[in-house]
Amino acid sequence: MSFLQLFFKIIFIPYVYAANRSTPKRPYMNKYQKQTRLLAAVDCIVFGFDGQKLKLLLIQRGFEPEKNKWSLMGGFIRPTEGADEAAVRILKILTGLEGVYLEQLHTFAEPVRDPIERTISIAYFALIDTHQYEKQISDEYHAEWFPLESIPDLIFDHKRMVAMAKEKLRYKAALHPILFELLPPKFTLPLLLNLFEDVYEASFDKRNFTRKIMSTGLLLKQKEKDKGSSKKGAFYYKLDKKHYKKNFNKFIHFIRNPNGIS
Amino acid sequence: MSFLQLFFKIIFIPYVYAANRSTPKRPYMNKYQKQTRLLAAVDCIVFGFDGQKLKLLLIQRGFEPEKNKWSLMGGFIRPTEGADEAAVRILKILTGLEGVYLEQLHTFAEPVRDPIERTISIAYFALIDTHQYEKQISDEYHAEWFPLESIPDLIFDHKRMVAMAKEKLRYKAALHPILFELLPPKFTLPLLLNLFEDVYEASFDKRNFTRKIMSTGLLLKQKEKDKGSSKKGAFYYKLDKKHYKKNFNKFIHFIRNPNGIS
DNA sequence: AAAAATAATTGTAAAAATGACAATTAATAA
DNA sequence: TTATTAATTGTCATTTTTACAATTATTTTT
Repeated sequence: MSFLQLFFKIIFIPYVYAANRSTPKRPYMNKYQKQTRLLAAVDCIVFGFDGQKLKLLLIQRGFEPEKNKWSLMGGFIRPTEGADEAAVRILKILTGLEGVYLEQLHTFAEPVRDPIERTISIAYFALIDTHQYEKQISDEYHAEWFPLESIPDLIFDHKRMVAMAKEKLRYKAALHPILFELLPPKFTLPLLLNLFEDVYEASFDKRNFTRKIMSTGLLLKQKEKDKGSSKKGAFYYKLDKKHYKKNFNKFIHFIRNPNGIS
Repeated sequence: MSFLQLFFKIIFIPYVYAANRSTPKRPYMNKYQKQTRLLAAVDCIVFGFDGQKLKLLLIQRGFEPEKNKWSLMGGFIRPTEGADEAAVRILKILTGLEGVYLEQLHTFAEPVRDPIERTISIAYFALIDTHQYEKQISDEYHAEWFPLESIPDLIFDHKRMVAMAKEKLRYKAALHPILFELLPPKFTLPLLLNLFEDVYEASFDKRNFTRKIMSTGLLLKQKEKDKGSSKKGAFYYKLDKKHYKKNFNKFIHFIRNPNGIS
């Protein structure tokens, strides 16, 4: 790109734009002129559960900087979209999924996160059912699932983002039925217990756990059993979606003290 | 400012900067060239408690746009500071206080929040002891405390920010000893009860409340009494700071169901 | 000096939730 | 028929929560 092109692209167009705003109707047009603009991106911490382990979806960057290093899926926010929309778009690109659980986590805005240019990142965490995912996965982004205990080195401050997301997941799952977002539509109680035990890296008493889960009224027992992992087979359950949505914000004390601080 | 000046300020300098980066060592210099930059600001939702009511600190804007309307205290993030630093700086300007409780709330990034130009706002909420504040208040910003039930119209999406902050305050105060941040160093149990009752717009049983509070081990009974509001007088208590800090993230179920959803 | 007034402080019993414990059941495989 | 495997289910002691009102310390009034 020539200097002249750059001139038009970066300088002239904004100037004209600003000039338009400086008509008598808007006497305050120069208000923000002095301020520094910066790039805004979205990064997604994507959790999944394959029935055994809680995992994280990462991509291998195909471009500089930090080419070939592992990274969270992210992208710049476009001029016409908000951060939530950007996160939804990026998640759709990566997983092919729509309507997944997505929540804003935190915004990382240290001046020197990205070596190229100042970029703030609005981080989101997502919970998806890996079975849904596997059907639609595109290898375009070199995406891979990693168990949480063996996450590779990540670019920029993505490691910190993951740590924060994990903490928030534990926090929230202790109080709200959020982990069901990781499960397929039909699941068994032993599977659910596995999930909780993996998330909290702890083991829970089956009887007490079942009692707690059942007392929430969230589960609908199905007639079919899953005979995959035992001779007796375990009954399938479904989420009572209405109950789930209506009571999502209510406290359910699944885990008393998620951080194990005495 | 002349066109030439603008030219140098906005165009030339960044161009040179980018050119520096485009040495053979960094073949990816143009990577982000196409992306749109935007303004990033910080807004602070400042809560205070005057002994009677939970209140919000607002300022009357002295400049366009939305001059004379009420607003949260905010400002643009500077090139050399992160968002947390910006929030601290802005809070210092408004209240004169340092070291106050400050927590990132949420980032608002809809494309058209500010009519002048796209600006994303990283919102923080702060809890301060109004007594500390009153000593240092500067009227420069036309700051005023408003009870939560009579907040005036606010600019942009600030109303939504306040609503979210209030919700988060309730949520967090139900589980963590965060409301102590609103109290002076010495306070009485009836005052603490007042605070909780005002925050949750509910009334709590004195005996059960006291028992709960005392069981946390957070309070140190003082020998003096506050005789301001009764003949008998109420003992002062202080926070056990060490205990407070060490156990802050631990769940203490002050309020069982903060949203009152049955 | 006694009584009244005011707000702070304190106790108890029933109900609910939790935590700690192992035997029984359903189905398949031997 | 028996052995095997994993799922399912129950009880009791402890802790926590809830519901409810009498007592106490001090000042003001009589």
